[in-house]
Amino acid sequence: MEEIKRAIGAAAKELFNVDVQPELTRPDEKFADYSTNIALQLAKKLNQKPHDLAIQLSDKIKADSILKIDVAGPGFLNITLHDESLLKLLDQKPDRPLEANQVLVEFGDPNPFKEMHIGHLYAAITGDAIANLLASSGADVKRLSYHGDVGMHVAKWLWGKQHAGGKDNEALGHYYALGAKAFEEDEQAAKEIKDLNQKVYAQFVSIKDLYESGKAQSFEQFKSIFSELGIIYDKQYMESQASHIGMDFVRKYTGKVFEDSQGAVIYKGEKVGLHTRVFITSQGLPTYETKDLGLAELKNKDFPKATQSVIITANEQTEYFKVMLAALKEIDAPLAAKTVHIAHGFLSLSTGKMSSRTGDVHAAADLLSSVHRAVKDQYPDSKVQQETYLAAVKYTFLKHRIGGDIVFDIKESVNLEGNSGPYLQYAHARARSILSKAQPPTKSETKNWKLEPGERSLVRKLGEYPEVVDKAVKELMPHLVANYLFDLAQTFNHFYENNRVIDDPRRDVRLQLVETYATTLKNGLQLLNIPAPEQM
RNA sequence: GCCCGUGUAGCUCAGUGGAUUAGAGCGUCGCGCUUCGGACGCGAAAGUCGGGGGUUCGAAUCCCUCCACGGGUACCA
Repeated sequence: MEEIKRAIGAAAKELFNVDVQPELTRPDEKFADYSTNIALQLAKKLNQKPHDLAIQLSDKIKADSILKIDVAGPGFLNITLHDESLLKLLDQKPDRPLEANQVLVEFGDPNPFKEMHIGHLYAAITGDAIANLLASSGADVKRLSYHGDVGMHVAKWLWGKQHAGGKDNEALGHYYALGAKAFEEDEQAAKEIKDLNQKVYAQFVSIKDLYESGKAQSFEQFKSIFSELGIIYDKQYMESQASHIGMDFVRKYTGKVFEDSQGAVIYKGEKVGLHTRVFITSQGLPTYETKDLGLAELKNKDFPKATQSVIITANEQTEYFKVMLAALKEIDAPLAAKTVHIAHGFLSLSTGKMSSRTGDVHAAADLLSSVHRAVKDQYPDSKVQQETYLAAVKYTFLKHRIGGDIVFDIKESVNLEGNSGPYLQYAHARARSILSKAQPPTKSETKNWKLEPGERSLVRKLGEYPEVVDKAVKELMPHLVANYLFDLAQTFNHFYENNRVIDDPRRDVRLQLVETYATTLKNGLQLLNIPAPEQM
């Protein structure tokens, strides 16, 4: 691919004395292997007809891997490779542009004292996949989580627990919901909750036992869910840690970056086209923004060599993050510059509410168990129900582009026909089954293979893998990998339908293709942290 | 009000400047077929790419405007 780009560049230089950065795209298979619109781009610059330029270029571009170049449409160059060159692409590995870089990825931050909900689940799975992508490109990735163990939600939970009327065996979210409701509807309760919040920050002994038990219970829950998902964090941060550092920051820069207003300390975002936010309340307590400044500094101290810090949250925090980062920029510009905020959309269930025990949110644990049950019902004899259900959940999240709202349909997620995680797992297991039945192929020199049409389609698709991963890494978009794997599986199924493998004269060639296919599928699923069992 | 995001087949979503028919899965209708694991393959119907205007050789993709929905908008996170 680089060879072709160079050849195009050289031809353009020689013919028109211009320097170009040609882009190669993958056109529809029936046109060619690669395509470039370089002639169309040059047309304006050189003030000539694009079609004429394309013809001149097609005669001039020379590279060993190119079989032929066609001029098509208004001036596209469609490039077809020799079979052996196409096969060579199978040996290519994704780039490792982040080799020797340390990258921090913070994601999935559920708050203690509240139920971990499906939004956290989505963020955790997406964040984990992004971390995997970064790691695959050579980075030393640190997975971080951050938890709100202080703040109003804690006070609401404490109040709820104290006013539960003896019912103290409910799920965590129940008490939070009780407190949150009282806060809205009852002025007296609201006042009491605010007082409790003061006590939380000041670590009052009177609430210590209750506080600690709630916190411990929360983290047990998180631990069990993350372990179920196979997500391992390198470090957990608490808001209570970040809060002091943040307060010091804000106090130090009040008058310069921040200003006093109505008893609170604020940042005037209007000066950079944003809006004003409170950093320290009139009660003298830090808000989320101040704690986040503290967190940024904490991370910076722990990982001073990190070249990038990625934070994944729900998009309701998008505007908030802009303001926080604008303030950070005034305090520590380099630190702000390496921070990237990625926002995901809102997650809803096609079936509506599943549980009332948590008030108005969908508990992460409920979704997991619903999908698990659906898999058990559908495949009672399967030995890999655990793997299948994880694939169903994860793939449903990961096949969507990050940013938009998504609707989770449990039935569709476990529907093993169609674009689902289990479909891909089955595709993998089926390929492995063929390989295990056949004697290993006699390895032949791949460059001597002459491909038949069905084989060529499969090889062409397989060769796209490194390009897809490179793009997914560059744009931090795991869905590119997910969608590619589905395409690949479909291409293989089509091939498999029309071409025998075992008991065929072309057995050796085809077995090697099946092997490459199965491995590619497995590697791709691994990037998404989705298991690929050998049998199902 | 202002700021940000979203709007693509009945449903769920890819595609975000490029081409001859705008793609996929599910659903619907039809065909192959019990195979090297059918958790399969093939085909059909189905779309004014939210509306309107503009830029461009070329727009679902860029710009303007309007509409709908979601989020944010000073002491929640």
